[in-house]
Amino acid sequence: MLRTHTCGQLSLSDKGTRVTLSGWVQRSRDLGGMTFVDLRDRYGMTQLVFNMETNAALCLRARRLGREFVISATGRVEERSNKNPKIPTGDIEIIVDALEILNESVTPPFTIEDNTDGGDELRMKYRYLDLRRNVVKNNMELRHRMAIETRSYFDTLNFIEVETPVLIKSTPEGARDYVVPSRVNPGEFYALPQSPQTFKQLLMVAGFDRYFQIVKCFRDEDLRADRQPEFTQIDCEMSFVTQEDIFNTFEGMIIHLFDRVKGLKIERIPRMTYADAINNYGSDKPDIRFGMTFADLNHLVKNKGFKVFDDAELVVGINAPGCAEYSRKQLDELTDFVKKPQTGATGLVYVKHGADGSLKSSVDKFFTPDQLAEWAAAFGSRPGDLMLILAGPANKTRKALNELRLEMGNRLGMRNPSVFAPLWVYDFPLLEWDGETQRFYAMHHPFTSPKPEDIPLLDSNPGAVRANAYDMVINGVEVGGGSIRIHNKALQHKMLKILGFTDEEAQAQFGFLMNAFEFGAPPHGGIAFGFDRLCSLFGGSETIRDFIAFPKNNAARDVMIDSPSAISEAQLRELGITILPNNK
RNA sequence: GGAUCGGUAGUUCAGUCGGUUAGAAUGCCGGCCUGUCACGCCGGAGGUCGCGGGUUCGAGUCCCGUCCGGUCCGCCA
Repeated sequence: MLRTHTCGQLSLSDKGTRVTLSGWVQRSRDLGGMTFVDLRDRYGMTQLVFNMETNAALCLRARRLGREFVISATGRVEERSNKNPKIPTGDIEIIVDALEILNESVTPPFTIEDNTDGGDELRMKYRYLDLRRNVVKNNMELRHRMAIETRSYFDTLNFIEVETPVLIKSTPEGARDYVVPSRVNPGEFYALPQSPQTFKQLLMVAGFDRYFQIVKCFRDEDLRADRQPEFTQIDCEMSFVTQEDIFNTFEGMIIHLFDRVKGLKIERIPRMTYADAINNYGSDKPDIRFGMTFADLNHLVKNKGFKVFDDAELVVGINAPGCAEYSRKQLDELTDFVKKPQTGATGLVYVKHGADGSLKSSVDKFFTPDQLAEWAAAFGSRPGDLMLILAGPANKTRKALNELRLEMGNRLGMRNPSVFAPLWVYDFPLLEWDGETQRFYAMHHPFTSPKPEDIPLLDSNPGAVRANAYDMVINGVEVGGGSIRIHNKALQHKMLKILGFTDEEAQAQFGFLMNAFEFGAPPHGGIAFGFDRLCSLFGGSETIRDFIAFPKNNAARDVMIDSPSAISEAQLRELGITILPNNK
């Protein structure tokens, strides 16, 4: 037998028992007369003892064990004379009488420890070694727990998990598809799903009124710390529901996960319209762990001789509590921050609200103390605070102020990763105008239904139509999004037309869906959660890579297996594919 | 497509204004040590300073290009 117990389970109550443990050599300590070996497996660590006096031959063999050797050791559980309170098995040790080396190991390129000396690149190349480390292993266990609890929640509510195909059809809308050539159908391609969207809607037509799936999705777009080319969604759809039913069912899921996985009780999840999110936070995914909401100053600052404000479409600011004593250097840092190309503001105006109630601004030349006092009132600013104001085009300025608000939140320690503030954002616009291509794009996707009261606007003012669409946001991270769908062929057809599809294109791309709508499609809606993001959020990390067993790097490459890679001439010929020369 | 930070020993990093033989820690190898658990002590090996070009009497250091990695913007219905 290779093992009778794991390395994490023995304690004083097992004293005297003869056991066999198998695992990896974490470290050995050769003291001359005796040698200690820390044996590690997925469950913990147990100390093995070898003694020159009692068994010299075995002790000499133990001295030769290197890091990460795989061994099996048999012996008696004994109480330690020097206990180690730092590990769960620290009260006992194994007096080994038989040792088998199951496999040797070369010296690993980095230490297999919680605080490893390995950098990211190396850890990704040797991910199977990285996964031996507790931190990464714990993330995988968290992910497993999240998946189990998700399935258990949906199962109790009569949801059915159905697998949808991975080889599907490429569509022009939305993200770029990963495509797969078909040998059997030369010159034709499948696409990997960006989401199982149309299939889950067809499942609704099929009468599976409560569906979910934990499913891989694929998008051939550039990566980020929170974006991978293949990622996992909790994909959900329900029939005969209103938006209110969706909110209740799926905030129930989030509440269940916080309770069962984190032991956190959350009563209900607040809601905010898209318009309020944009006006008060400059973002459709506001972090509501802290305040510092926007104050619009347009009505107070115009025509006072300050050209920057007079020319601006929007003058808007935030009040940073307790920052009145910021130094020149700190204010310059903030100015540089908002002027970065990525943030895009042209300058930063500040007003220091002194502890004595005085108001000192960078624009004192243009505004009287009384006028500054009006600003302070608009901000709800109190003595000791610092008002930070940006001006410019409305959208761009709100976006920049959102960045500044988050930066101030970080500086003031208001974004504690162990505090969770979930939020529903709803009433998104249905369409987004793109100036470059001179057409509307679906903000969510083309199957999203407009709010019934806004349907008349579809012809007169499409940009003003609101959708029955909603996102779930936690701590400023978009973790899920969905909508009540269109279930009527005529409306779906009209929607595609607004998006610039000809009748023929609409029929070719989405005819299968619209045809299905003719056969008694029930009203339906749903949501999809980013499972990787949810896991990283629960794990207190901003990068989802830590929660994916074998992630891809910044350039969408797997550095461990070195993919993607070229394929052989023979394979290309069989698929009828020619690679064009790279014209750089 | 763009911005920005980084690449020096197996690993993580330092390396000043361009100037002698490129350092530290850790890991690795050898020796000593009977209660260690980041064991300790003594000794040793280990370098294409990412790559290519340029400036200079002289380049890890400055310049140009390029490759690789991280973060962000665009993009992500």
